[in-house]
Amino acid sequence: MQLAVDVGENALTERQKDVLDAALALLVEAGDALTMTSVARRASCSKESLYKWFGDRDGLLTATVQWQASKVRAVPVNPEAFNLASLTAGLQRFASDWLHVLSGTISVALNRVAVGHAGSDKHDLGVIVLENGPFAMARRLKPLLQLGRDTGLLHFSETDEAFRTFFGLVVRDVQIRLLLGDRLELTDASIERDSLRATQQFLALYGAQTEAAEGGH
Amino acid sequence: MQLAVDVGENALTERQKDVLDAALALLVEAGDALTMTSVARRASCSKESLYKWFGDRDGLLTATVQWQASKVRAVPVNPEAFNLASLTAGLQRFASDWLHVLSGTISVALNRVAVGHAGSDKHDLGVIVLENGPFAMARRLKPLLQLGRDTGLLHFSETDEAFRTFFGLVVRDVQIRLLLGDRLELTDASIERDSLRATQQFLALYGAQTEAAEGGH
DNA sequence: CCGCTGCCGTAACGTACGGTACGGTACGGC
DNA sequence: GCCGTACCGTACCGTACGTTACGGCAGCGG
Repeated sequence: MQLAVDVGENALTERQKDVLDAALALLVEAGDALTMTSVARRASCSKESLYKWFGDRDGLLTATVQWQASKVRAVPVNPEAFNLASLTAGLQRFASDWLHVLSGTISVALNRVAVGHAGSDKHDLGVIVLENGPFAMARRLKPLLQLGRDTGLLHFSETDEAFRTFFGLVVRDVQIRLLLGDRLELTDASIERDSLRATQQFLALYGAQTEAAEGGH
Repeated sequence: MQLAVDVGENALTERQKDVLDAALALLVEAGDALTMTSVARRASCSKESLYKWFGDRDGLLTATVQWQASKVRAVPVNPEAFNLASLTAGLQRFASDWLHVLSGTISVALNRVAVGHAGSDKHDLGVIVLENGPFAMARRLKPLLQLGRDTGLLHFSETDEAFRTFFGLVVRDVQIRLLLGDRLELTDASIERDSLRATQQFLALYGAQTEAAEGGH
């Protein structure tokens, strides 16, 4: 036993984390065609160790997905001085972060394998990605939305409905097109622009006193 | 040779269409775990015929996806008397149709295999699904949007931006959650409700004379 | 120095499945 | 009746890959 991080129930040694990083890289390169042999070779470890640590191929994939998920936590957004400007900034920053993650090669690769395995799996990868993707996004965004409502800046009855509308305005067809292999280059500039547009559209729909121009320009 | 339908370059006999329907059913049941043997058994045909007709496994999958795509064409929406009511009805009907298709087991299954194969394929399934999914939706919806703009009912500069916003408002997180295996029951009633909400939100953002709270323009 | 543990590297096994070959049958043309 | 065509069913082949087994080495406590 060496230094280990606490990931829920799991504890990973540094060596194991290196192996999972290698698996991640291979997942990005080869997708679900990743083989145990290729992981062992890339990580310079024996297959015996892979099976000892992760049980089987499914366990390795599950651990890999969870390992990646454990990297992207945090980013709390709760300033004390709360007004329309900070709400707007928070929403836009959130949208920008999300689009950056979504369009990253790792996210695309993990979502692909999870979608491919969904429905006929024991360690359902889909549930894990769901939990660390859309659901995590909802958990992180909802406090901001509710704060906006409590301070009278936003109007909605169901927080979940408001969140899902924001999700739609931000993600639109980007994710499904990326997953289906569409070449869709998202530059930092276009992401900033889309985040701003989505935020203003959201405020036009749910904001209390929006004198801003509705509609993208 | 028997009766054949014209599907682009392809011509399928009735027998072959039956085989592809069997493949579709198996794709829904087993996903990408579908085997050539299982298709042959389900369709009561020989593997030899499968390979003769479709070349290889990839060819069979491609033909299956295209066969399904060829079924869901049509549904033109161009009434002559065009006003806000017919625009609203057209948008809502469009949203409702799309949500019904998206949430169907066949759509989910096909999108799953296409996503799984995207990026590392020769007959890229992803492109085909993309072409018959989001892109087909755009081609069908854009004339309606442009008609709305030409008649002064809608305001936007880029048709594509307007379409993608509508897409986001309609689909939201539904598709990705379904693909990832989330149990998400969409009843006819909830689809109608969501279609109406999405349409009204879209009109609030892009409609010309929204007497709603925001007083832009 | 000895034995134990943990691990690497590789060889070996079993199996599932893509792809092919072949025998048997129905049918339509001559 | 005879042939060619199209097809079914099944047996077969080759291979890729998940999984297991084993030999060797390095570090470490005694």
